[in-house]
Amino acid sequence: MGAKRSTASTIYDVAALAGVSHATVSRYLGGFEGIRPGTRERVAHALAELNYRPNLSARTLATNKSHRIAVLTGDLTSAGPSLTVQGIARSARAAGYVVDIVSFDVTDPDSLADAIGLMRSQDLAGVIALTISDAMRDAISTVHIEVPMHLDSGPADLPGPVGTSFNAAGIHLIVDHLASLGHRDIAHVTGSMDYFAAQSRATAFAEAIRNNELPEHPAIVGDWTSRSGYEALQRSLIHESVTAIVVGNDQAALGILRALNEAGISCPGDISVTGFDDIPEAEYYSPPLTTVRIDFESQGTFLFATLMSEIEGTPAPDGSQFMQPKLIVRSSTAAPRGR
Amino acid sequence: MGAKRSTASTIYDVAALAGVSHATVSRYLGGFEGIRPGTRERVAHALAELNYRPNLSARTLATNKSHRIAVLTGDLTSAGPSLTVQGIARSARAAGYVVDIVSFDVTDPDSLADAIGLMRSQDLAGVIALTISDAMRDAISTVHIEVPMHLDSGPADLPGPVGTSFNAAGIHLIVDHLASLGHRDIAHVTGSMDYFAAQSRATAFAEAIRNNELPEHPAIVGDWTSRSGYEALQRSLIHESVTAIVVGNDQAALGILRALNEAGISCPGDISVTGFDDIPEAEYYSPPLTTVRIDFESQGTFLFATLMSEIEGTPAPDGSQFMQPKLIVRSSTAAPRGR
DNA sequence: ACGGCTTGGACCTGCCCGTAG
DNA sequence: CCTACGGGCAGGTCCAAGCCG
Repeated sequence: MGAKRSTASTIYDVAALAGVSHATVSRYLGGFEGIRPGTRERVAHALAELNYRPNLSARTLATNKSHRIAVLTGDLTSAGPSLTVQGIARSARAAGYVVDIVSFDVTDPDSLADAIGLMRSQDLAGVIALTISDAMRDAISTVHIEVPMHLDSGPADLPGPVGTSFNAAGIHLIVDHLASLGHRDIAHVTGSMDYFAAQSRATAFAEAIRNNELPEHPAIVGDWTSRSGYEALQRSLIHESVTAIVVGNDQAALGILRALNEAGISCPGDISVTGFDDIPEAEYYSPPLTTVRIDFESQGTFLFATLMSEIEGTPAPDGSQFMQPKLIVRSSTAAPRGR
Repeated sequence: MGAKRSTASTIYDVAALAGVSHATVSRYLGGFEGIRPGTRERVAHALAELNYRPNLSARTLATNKSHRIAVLTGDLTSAGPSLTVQGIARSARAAGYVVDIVSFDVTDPDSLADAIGLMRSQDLAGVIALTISDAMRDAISTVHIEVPMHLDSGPADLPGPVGTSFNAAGIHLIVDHLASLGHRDIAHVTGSMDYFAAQSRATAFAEAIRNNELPEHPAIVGDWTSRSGYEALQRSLIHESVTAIVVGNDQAALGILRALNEAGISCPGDISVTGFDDIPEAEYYSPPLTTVRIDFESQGTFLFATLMSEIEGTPAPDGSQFMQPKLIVRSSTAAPRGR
C-alpha cells in the first residue's frame, strides 16, 4: 500500500551543490538576512538547479506546524457547498495552504467516523465543516478534535446586515417583495430540515410573515431537490388561497414551476414563485425566476479567513465586507389577481 | 504562519502505557502476526485508552510512501467535476487515502503554477487532473511531476462500449434517437472547445451525422452555460431547415429551451432539443429534457481505481463494469412535423 | 545447548533549532 | 558570517538479544 515517493532532492543535496552546510540553506529558505551575497547566490542557484521543494512532511514533523486544512462535507454536488469549497480552495492556495477534502456519506454514520479518524491523523491546522445537520454536529462534538474547527451550514452562520444571517436577510427580502406586490397568503417549501441552512430559512420565513402581519400557513417540508418541489405540489398541500410560494432554493423552485405548468396553473398569473441562491440557471427557467443572490464563493473566502484568524492569530475578517444577499426580481413574481 | 499542531498521543506513549517498546506497537499497527496474545492485548488496550492515531507526516517521512492524492481542477461548480470529485473522495477514503483538492483559476496561468508548486511539496502518491483544457495540459506537461498522474476531462477518456469514449457513445445514442424519429437536419451547440469533453462530443456528433448520412450543419460553439445556449439561439444561427438541436449539456439546453419559448417556437413541436449529463433538474425542465445519463460519481471511482492500479500495482479496473451512458427519453424530442 | 519466537535498542527519514566555535 | 554538532519531531525497520522449551 502507498506509493513510493519520488526521490526528490533534499536540503542536503542543495547544500552540497552550493558548497555550504545544510543549515545555511535552511536559513536562506527561512528568509534570514545575514547571508553573504556570494553564498546567497550559490544557494539560490543550487536551489533552482535541483528544482528543490521542501519536504512538507518533514517540515511539519519538525516544526509541529501544518499548512493543511480539511473541509468536511457530505455533499459536493449541490451548488452551495461546491462553490463554497471552491472559494475556500482559492484563498487557501493563495495563503500557501492545501485543503483536504474529507467527504462522507450522509446516510452512513460509520463513514463520518472514518472521515474524522482520517482527519485526526493528518496534521491539520484547522477544519471547516460544511453542510452540517444536527445529527452530524452531534456526532462531531462527541469526538475530540484538537484543532480549530468551524461548523458551517451554507449561509446560515454568516453575519448578515444587522446581527442576522444571510439566510434570514434573504428570506426577508423575498417576503417583503411579495408583500409589497400585494400577496397575503404565502406558502413556504423548505429544504431538508436536517440542515441548518434550511432551518434558518424556515425560521426567517415565519418571522417575515409575522412582521408583515400576514396569515400563517404551515411550512411544506421538502429537501431542496427539484423532485421534492414537484412532489410538494403534487400532494396539493397548497391551500386554495395561496397566491405565492417561497421555495427554499432554486432547484426546488424548478420542480414547483413544472408542477404548476402541468396543473395548468399559470406563474406568475395565478401563483408567484420565488427561489433562493440564484444559481446561473435560474435566469433561464420558464418563467425566469425571482430569487435571492447568495455569493457562495466569497462565503468560502470568508470561512477560510475566519479560520486563519484563529490559526495564525490574524485579525478576524469583517463579515460586512462580504456580499450581502440581493433580491433578483425576474418574471416569476407579479401582483396577485386572486384565484 | 501555520498552526501549532495538537499534542496527540504518540506511539511512545502507547508503548509506555502497555509496558512494551515502541517497536512492538509499530508491529502491532503493521498487522504483524508474531506477537504474544498477552502483549497484543495490552497494546490494543493502550491504543484504545489513548485514542491513538498515527501521525501520517511522520509515517510518510519514514516510509517514503504517501497516502495522499491530489485532484487538480479549475472548476468545482459544474455538476460533472464536483460529482467526479465526490466519487474520488469516497473511494479514496475507503482505501485510506486523503484527497487534496488543488484548485486554480482557469483564467490565470500563474495560479496553475502555484497549484503545481504546492502539489510538488506535498508528498503525493499521485494526482488526478480534471477539467483539462489544451492550454492546461500544455502547462502541466512542461513541469516535472514525479508521481503517477492522470489527466482527465470529464467522461472523455473513459472507455465506452467498443473502444470509444462515454462522450462519443452518448452522442451516438442521441443522434440515432433523433434520426429514428425522422429528423434530418440536426444542429449541435457545443461546450467550450477548450475542453476535451466538449471536443469529444463535437467530434462524435459529426461522426454520428455522417453515419446516419444526414446533412451537415456547422457546429455552434457555446460554453456549456445556460446563457451560451440562450445566446446561440438569439444570434439565430440555426438554419431554417433544422428540426432538432443536440446540445452539449443540460444546462445549455435549458438556455435553448428558454430562447425557443421566447421566440414562440414550440418544443418539441417545431424543434426537438436534447441535453447531455442528465442532471437531476433536467426532468423538470419545460418540457422535460431528453438527454443522456452519465454517471459521474462512478467515473470518479473509476479514475481513483485506475490511479491506484499505477500506485500500488493492483490490477487496473475494468472500465466496462462502470455504468454506460444511457439515453433518457422525455418530452423534448418528437417526430419533426416540418416547419 | 540449540533453534524458533517475541521483543527491544539503535539508527534512519528530511528538516528545524540552539549552541559553540 | 558561517559551520559543525547535537537534539528533537513520530514512526519504520533491521539486527540482535532474550526467552522458551
